[in-house]
Amino acid sequence: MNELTERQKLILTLIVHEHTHTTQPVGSKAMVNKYNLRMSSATVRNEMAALTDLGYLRQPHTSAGRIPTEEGYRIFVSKLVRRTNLPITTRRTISHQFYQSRQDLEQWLRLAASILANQSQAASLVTAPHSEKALFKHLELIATRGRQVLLVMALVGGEIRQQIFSLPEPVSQEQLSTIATKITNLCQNCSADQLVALHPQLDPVGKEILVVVQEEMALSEKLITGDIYLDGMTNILAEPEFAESKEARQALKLLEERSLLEDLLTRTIMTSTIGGVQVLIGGEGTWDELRQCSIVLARYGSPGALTGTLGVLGPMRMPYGHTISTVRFVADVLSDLVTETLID
Amino acid sequence: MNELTERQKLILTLIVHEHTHTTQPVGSKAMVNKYNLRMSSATVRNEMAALTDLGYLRQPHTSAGRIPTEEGYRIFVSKLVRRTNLPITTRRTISHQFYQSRQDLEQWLRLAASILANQSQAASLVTAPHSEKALFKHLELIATRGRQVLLVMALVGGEIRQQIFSLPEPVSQEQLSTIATKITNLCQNCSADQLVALHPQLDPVGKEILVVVQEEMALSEKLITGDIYLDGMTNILAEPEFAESKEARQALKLLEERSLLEDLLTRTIMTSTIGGVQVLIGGEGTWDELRQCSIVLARYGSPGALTGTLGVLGPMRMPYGHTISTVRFVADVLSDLVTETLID
DNA sequence: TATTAGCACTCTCGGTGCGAGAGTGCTAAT
DNA sequence: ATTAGCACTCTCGCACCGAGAGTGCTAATA
Repeated sequence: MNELTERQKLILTLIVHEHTHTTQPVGSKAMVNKYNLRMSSATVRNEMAALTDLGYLRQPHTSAGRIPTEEGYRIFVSKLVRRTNLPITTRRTISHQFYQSRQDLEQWLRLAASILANQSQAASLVTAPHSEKALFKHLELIATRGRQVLLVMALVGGEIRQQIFSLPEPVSQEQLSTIATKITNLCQNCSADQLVALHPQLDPVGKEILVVVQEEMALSEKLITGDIYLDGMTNILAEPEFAESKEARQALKLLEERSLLEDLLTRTIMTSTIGGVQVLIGGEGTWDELRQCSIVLARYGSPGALTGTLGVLGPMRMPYGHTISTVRFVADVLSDLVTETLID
Repeated sequence: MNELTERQKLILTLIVHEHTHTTQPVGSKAMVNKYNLRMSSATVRNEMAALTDLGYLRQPHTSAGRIPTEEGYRIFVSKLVRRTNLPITTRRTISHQFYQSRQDLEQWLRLAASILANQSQAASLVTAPHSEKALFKHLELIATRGRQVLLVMALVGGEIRQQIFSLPEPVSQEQLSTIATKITNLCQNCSADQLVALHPQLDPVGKEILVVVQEEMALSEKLITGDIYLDGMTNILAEPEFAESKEARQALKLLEERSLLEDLLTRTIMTSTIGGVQVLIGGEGTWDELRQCSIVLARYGSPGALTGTLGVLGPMRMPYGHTISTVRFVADVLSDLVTETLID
């Protein structure tokens, strides 16, 4: 695999580069001209043939130029792409947008999705961050009409969960407040399992409520709990490979169907660490909808406390260098913001 | 305008019906055959010519069949479409899905979007309901790291707002709780403006907090505050008029860009009442992105308390009867649910 | 007077044929 | 090991043609 000669690497790199720009298969002669290569087109042709045999290039049809295969892109991303940094002015613009916006997680996530989409001219997604382990912090109960109670709970890390439920019979706001305070004091930093041990110390109403608390905490431990912010879906409709919307449909379905998306994120992102960027090329044999697409993902947040996932979905023919730096940078900025406003 | 003869109405109706099914221009002869009309194709041709002069039909090119114009659809929707009811089994299936799901507003809204999308095979949107006038109900303050405070506030109606902010100096949880209780008692059912009058009764920290409360209440009065749930965007990519994704892009951009969407909803929905269904055909001259689309919208919720908007966006060639009934029905179900769990 | 049969005309659509252009693979020369 | 040269292949755009579907108009009909 790694037995590519320097010249082969150069040619593969150039083909990837050229093809991402032109969308067209790239031919030997045109390439020699455009990049002033110090070899003849015949030489390039020979190398191309070799790279084709290795499975890194292919021809849409006999006597057309070459385009990279999935494998080709994969080796390009893993070995050949230069780790570019975003230009300082771009970085500043992005940071600026975050810091001048209201201090509000939702805004930030929306903004992150929007920036990713615009910078990469592709579709983007950002999941709300949440803690892998739900730890209780604060409970509030608000009486409403009749037996209905509005439960608002804060978890360590700052996640807020709310739920409406009914008690067997009406309870006054005072009583509710007392119970809430008691549970708040009793359960500080408890995980969902630890709550069970506290049942005996509570009256019947308290027990009832504790069950709801437990349910909510359990729910919050699912990998993707909260909202998912999407943006830039129309960007990928602009790409020529998706000119016929049939193709685009598949890709967008993945973003639209939450279950598919959750599956994708769960399976891929677990292996990744904060700061690392993962690139999925062409569905990796698993996701048929992505046969023509690539995904660039990163985790962000405060490891151990609040973490989320963000990334970009675009055509396989994608400026990987730029996209990867963008995703990394936005993840870093968002990590800082989340960490700064972390609640413990 | 209303001078259409019965026969003209019949023909217009049939053309709309046929065209929504076949996507093709419909010709006189084919129509006579298919519907066993008791007149000759020549007669139909004459009537078609008349309807074309009136602006209700047009030909894609000379010597092609006719298709309805925007005006044609408009008159069809306002005068000719039969108010069909959803079949009882469908209605039951839909209700069932709502009532068996967890009692959780977010789930309901997501479900509503999903049902609308599937039933109409088009794109759907549902905005979270909120009160036109924000009235204070309950405040909770939770101390976090350093000077940061997590503010959780409930409004009358059950809307929850949260915000993190910093106080000039650290304040203990006890103090915060005291302040929260005080403000909660003091401000019951107050609107944002009324809060100003209460400033004198509070200590400096309390004032600081009251300002944040006010800000949040003001924010919550914007027409579209919360989330917008979208679904079925891939459905419209399946429609033949959007086979070339360039067309689809415009329509989807409207859904993706929140500002456009808010503008659209603000301008159209204000005039509508709960239970009424509004139909926007072909952008109505105002929204260029919608030239090929129609939108069916309804308000839902509990008038005066919590209200939201839901609807469907699809190609202009749309089964209006079915779509309108679906939108109406889902709006009704959701209204019931919201009203039942209303908090006051 | 309203309807209809008949006819000439128009326009799209699918299929076919052709030439230009771009690219390849192979062989022989450097 | 590289390259020049050449024969070959395949796509793409364009023009052309005939079938099919539909129209508008006129004259005949009930």
